[in-house]
Amino acid sequence: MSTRTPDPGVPPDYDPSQFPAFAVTVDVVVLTVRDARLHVLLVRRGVPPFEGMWAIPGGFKRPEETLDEAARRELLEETGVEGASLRQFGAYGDPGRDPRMNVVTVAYFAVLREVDRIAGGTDAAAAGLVPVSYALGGEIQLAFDHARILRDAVERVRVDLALTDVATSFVGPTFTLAELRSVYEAVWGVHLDGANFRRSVLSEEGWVVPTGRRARPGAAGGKPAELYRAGRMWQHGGPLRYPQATPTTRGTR
Amino acid sequence: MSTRTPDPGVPPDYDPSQFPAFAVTVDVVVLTVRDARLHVLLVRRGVPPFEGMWAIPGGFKRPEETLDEAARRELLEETGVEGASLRQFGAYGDPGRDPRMNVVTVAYFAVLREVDRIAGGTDAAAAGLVPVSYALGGEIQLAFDHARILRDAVERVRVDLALTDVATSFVGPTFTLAELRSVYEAVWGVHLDGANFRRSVLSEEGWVVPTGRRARPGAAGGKPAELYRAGRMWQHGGPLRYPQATPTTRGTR
DNA sequence: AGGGTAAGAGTCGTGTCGACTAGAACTCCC
DNA sequence: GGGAGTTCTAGTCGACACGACTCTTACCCT
Repeated sequence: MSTRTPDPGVPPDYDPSQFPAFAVTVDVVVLTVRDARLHVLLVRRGVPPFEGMWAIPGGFKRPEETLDEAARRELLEETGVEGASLRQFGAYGDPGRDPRMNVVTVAYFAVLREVDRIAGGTDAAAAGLVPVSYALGGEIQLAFDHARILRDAVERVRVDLALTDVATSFVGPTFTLAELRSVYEAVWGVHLDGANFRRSVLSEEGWVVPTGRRARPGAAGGKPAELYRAGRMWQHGGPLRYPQATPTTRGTR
Repeated sequence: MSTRTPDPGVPPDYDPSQFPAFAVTVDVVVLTVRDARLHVLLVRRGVPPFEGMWAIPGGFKRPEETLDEAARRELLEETGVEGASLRQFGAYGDPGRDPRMNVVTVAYFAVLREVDRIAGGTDAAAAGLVPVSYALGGEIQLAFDHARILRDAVERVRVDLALTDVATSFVGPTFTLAELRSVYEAVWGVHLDGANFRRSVLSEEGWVVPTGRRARPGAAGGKPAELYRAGRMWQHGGPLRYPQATPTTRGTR
């Protein structure tokens, strides 16, 4: 059946019985903040192509599951983590991206708070947390077009930080304002004044809710910080705007 | 699909020779502003399933083209338009979304300035410009999961309006500030003060560049407006922020 | 006990932005 | 042709957001 179906308004090549077959995969860019730097979870490939190179974990979508479910399943299989924030950010289907066949991949990013064994669900020797600056700076070669996918994921997270509740996904159920601030600083690569950050986040009820408990100070001492949990206002965007090209005072300092 | 491949670090079901086959399509949400309201280009389906219902134009991706190229080709086939702003915003692969087979669609939106025969490339009787409020408000039933896709597209354009140069794609190569302002008002559904809008856009060099020519006033008369063209600063985001929940003056008025 | 450190409270000044007013430039109609 | 109506353009005012900065509080360590 052919390109001449008596079907006005529908593309002529729209033929349900004859279509190019693709493999559909989901790739999950797992991000976390460790030592005040943004890290990504990568796996080392054990088979060609790109054998020995690092890659973003992923796998085939199954016909009976949604894309979101496939991403959630892959995240569980690769990291043993459930219930993390998962967001789709792009699809990639360049003809030569997988030399073996036609593959279209739908990319997600997942944000985790740092846990001890983040790659507990998979072979630990073949998975590792890598600083994003390494993976994008050329120190590490990524398989397929995964460098581009990672770059897009990081860019998306940067934008989402100001627009969604993704910042709270980097931290645990309770957190200090310094912890939350370090998320913004790591992802945006900026320095934020602690007092001003505090004012912004506490300016309105609903961003964070004090728990009454306090965190233990670090080894360096200092006043113990209040522990907060995330409020409900994050549904409507975050409390911080991306610091625009330093509209700072010109004369001073 | 051998779940026991001797391959550590790679998902166990990663077998290039056996994988579920999917059809991959691209759908293009064509948006424009007409009569100060956001409109979407829809086509009427002539065959089952969803015969007679409106749908977002789209078609199969070919193995030898990228997703972007497929979207550009579909846009050309459906509207006869080339060189429009095209951006990918989502992928949709729910199991039952096409009753005939497993289809994963990658969705793009394209923004056009209003032209007379916007659907010149396809059968005009089966394509039409519909107000987005109709298509999303229930007045019109959309085929497949296209209502969700359209909703996501509009939401993405709303966000992109503040973050990208998409606003200038709604207008022609030269435009008045009132035309540009009406884009923001139509997409965001807000009223913007003309003088303040002017100040924001002209506050910095690079957003818009005066051409020296003036537009002819409308039928109602009025001072003829200066014609501008888009500058280069839009690469770094738009000059306007989305008006947050009326932080307007409380006491005054 | 005292110094070091980080949390938390508060001040100051500047820039942004909405609301508003007034003038300029044009069309339409009588 | 002159007034009314409309739109563009310029400018003012006040509220508020935000960066920079200072000071106090509360804990750790020696």
